[in-house]
Amino acid sequence: MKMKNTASDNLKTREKILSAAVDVFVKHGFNNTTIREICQEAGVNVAAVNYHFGGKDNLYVAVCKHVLGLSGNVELRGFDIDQTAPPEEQLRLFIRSLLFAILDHKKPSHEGRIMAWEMVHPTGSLDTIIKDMIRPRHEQLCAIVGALLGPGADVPLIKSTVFSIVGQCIHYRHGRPVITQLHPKQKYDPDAIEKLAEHITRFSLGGIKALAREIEE
Amino acid sequence: MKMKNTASDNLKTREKILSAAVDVFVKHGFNNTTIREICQEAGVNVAAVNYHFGGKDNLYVAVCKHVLGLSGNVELRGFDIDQTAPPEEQLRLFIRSLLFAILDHKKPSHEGRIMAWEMVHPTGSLDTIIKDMIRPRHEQLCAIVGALLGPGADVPLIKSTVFSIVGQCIHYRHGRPVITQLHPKQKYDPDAIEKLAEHITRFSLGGIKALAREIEE
Amino acid sequence: MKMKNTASDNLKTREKILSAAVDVFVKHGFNNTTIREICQEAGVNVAAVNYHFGGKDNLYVAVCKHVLGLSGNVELRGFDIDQTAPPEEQLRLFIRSLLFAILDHKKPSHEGRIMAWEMVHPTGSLDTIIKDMIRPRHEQLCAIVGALLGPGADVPLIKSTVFSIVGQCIHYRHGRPVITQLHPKQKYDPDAIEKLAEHITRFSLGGIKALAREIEE
Amino acid sequence: MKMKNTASDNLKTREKILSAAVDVFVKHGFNNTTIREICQEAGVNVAAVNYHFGGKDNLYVAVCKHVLGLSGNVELRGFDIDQTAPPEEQLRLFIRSLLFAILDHKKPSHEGRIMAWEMVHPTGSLDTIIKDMIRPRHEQLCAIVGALLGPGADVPLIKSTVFSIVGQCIHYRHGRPVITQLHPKQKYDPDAIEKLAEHITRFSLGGIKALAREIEE
DNA sequence: AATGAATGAGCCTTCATTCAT
DNA sequence: GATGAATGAAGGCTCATTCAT
Repeated sequence: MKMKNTASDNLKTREKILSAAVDVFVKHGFNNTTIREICQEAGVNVAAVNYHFGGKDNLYVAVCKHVLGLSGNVELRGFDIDQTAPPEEQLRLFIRSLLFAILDHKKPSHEGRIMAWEMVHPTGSLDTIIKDMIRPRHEQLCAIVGALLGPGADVPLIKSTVFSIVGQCIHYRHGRPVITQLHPKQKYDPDAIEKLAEHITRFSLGGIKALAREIEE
Repeated sequence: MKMKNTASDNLKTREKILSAAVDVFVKHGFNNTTIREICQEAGVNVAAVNYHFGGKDNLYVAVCKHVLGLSGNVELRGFDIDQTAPPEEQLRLFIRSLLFAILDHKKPSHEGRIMAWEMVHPTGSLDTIIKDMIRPRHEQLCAIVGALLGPGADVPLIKSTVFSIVGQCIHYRHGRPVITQLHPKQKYDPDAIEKLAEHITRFSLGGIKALAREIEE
Repeated sequence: MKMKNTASDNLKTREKILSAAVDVFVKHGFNNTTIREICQEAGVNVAAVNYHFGGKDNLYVAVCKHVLGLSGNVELRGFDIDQTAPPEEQLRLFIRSLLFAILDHKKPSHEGRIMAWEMVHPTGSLDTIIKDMIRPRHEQLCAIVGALLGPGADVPLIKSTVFSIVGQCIHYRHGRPVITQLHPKQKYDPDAIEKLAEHITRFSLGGIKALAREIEE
Repeated sequence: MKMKNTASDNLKTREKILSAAVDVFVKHGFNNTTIREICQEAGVNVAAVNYHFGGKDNLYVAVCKHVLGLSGNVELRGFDIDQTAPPEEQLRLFIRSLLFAILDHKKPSHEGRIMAWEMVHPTGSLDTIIKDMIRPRHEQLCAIVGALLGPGADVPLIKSTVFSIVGQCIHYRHGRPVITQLHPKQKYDPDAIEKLAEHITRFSLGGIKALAREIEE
């Protein structure tokens, strides 16, 4: 009565769930996601999630790992930035990369979205994962900012400055509903993101330079 | 069997609910809050919420209004800043006020927390309230930034700059769990907040000045 | 702070509830009526019902008594029909009276509606009331039918015939939603009811005559 | 702790619910039925109703369809009456069939009961079902009555007459509690129903003949 | 006499999970 | 490996009633 699943179906139930789960978790966050919606989108039975992943919590962990590329394959050592470029240019590239990662120019980068959710309601059991994802980029930016601030800058100052830069970027994701109200013309297409990146870069370079001058004095 | 209600109990069921609701909503957000938890914390019957507020949704609205001080009394025209001060000083005061409002120096100011929740999953029915709370401060900061950037600055530039400033501040609330991982020494007591405010102010003034110079050229 | 109720308000809270209760019970039946709706329509507090009547059940009993005129005053010996008229005419008048009572020519006669509700889901504690209301009319119609059928008719035959007549009438209340679907042109204004009465009378007289002939043979 | 389900249990949860639902809905009507009572009687979990039927409303629809035999199979073109018989005989058979359908000779035919409930508080979403069930029989009776009244009868007259006939029958269901009070000896076993059918047939034929005579004149 | 406030029981529904095949 | 069926625990809400004034 029931056809034997083909290899492409059979071996991929797990992947189908994972793929659907990424979409749904990214869209609704952990708490507001139901296992049923995921399974429906994946076209599989509700019980499959528990069978393959052992529950909603574990599925979420798997989704995070998957999305962060920690599923086994890629290296995730921060953005791909030419380290021989001058630090100003590196900062520009970092900001640009972060914004694009976070703001969905087309479809991809669920990464930023999951990150955003985790920031607001951390699932707790995921601290390590979060750290693994974010810390490399944090260190990367610390290096760039350190170079720009000069040797007189101590670690707390560097970190505060890094947070200032990251905060500007992240705000366009977290605060999007509010920004939409306050500045309806703000777009998020690739061109608009480029302009955003340029603005944040200029603003941040100005800020960094000012801090650097204060250190010297 | 039932004790005569004391004055502090009496007439205050509504307030007890409201107070408990603030705590719980702030802690868990709207979706993950149960009216049962609220009522248990308030020591009242579950049905009391519906009696006094007409349902979970309305209770949330009431909590927002309460927390925003829109419950009828106070003026909400932005932070209380001396408008005769030089704009640099006004900026410093604004940032300081925003950080304190957002970061809980002692107990109070659930305001920022609710704001944060709303930003991440807006309840929709509250757009107006959110706007009423945020817009005045937004306008206030726009004026300050406008003065600092000079007459050559157009509105989009001003707004982008405002978002850069606000983003830095807000990040310390939204990104707190992450920041705690990356910079464990970061504290949030009044002194630490003062230092944070000082840093963000310097950074931002540097950024603004850089932008202003670019305009002139 | 609160004005002293005027006599017309004061002495009439009970009546206001009763009046509102009649409307609401008639509209929704016992089970689907809420005490709140009644009190809202009456403009009184919910607790008033329990105070004045001791609960929903008792209020319903009171409503029935009120509606049936058993509240102390009127005589309820069946419809007001000229007993000197020929039985054919008496039958015509009875049917006409019943239809008007049951079908709301303008506003009044909640009586029929309550009767209808009771027939479908009897509240149990009200058997006697129902009987008191219905039996007199039943006896009245039995007499008329007995006269028409002639002395050869036994009681069961008379009763069956009475039920046949009453059933035709009642159907226009109970079956109204269905009738509306099957015969959308059917109206219920006084003229239409007159015609209905005429039809049922003719039909029933025909039926009775046929039965009478069978008895004779 | 949990017994292996027997074949009669297994695969039949849906049927058990349906069966219990028929009983309970028939007994209490839609509004006063709780899915808890149904599930308790069926010996299943409350959630099973939602799983199998998707909610109370849909369960009710399913019950109606089930009870009306519309569950997919049978033809429902009215009662099974020999159309070659003389119309008087057809009328007799129709009335007999309707009474048996409505009055439960032994257990079955919840049909009439559900119909009765629908007439008094229609669930609205069921208009079509109601129509599908009732209309065919209505048309069937219209044809019979039309033949008896002769070619001079217009549609409104036919329908009124049909309602007169149906009303007599239905009264024995709707008005049963009242009838029981007024005529305690009335029984509802098959024999009694046969006699009832005979009486209503004679009465109605008498009525129809009278109407037919009036048309001719 | 009358009321606003408060209560506890109960209802329908949803959800993550487990069971039996 | 995979699934349809079934479960129990909440969750938000409504209601008739009672409490204290």
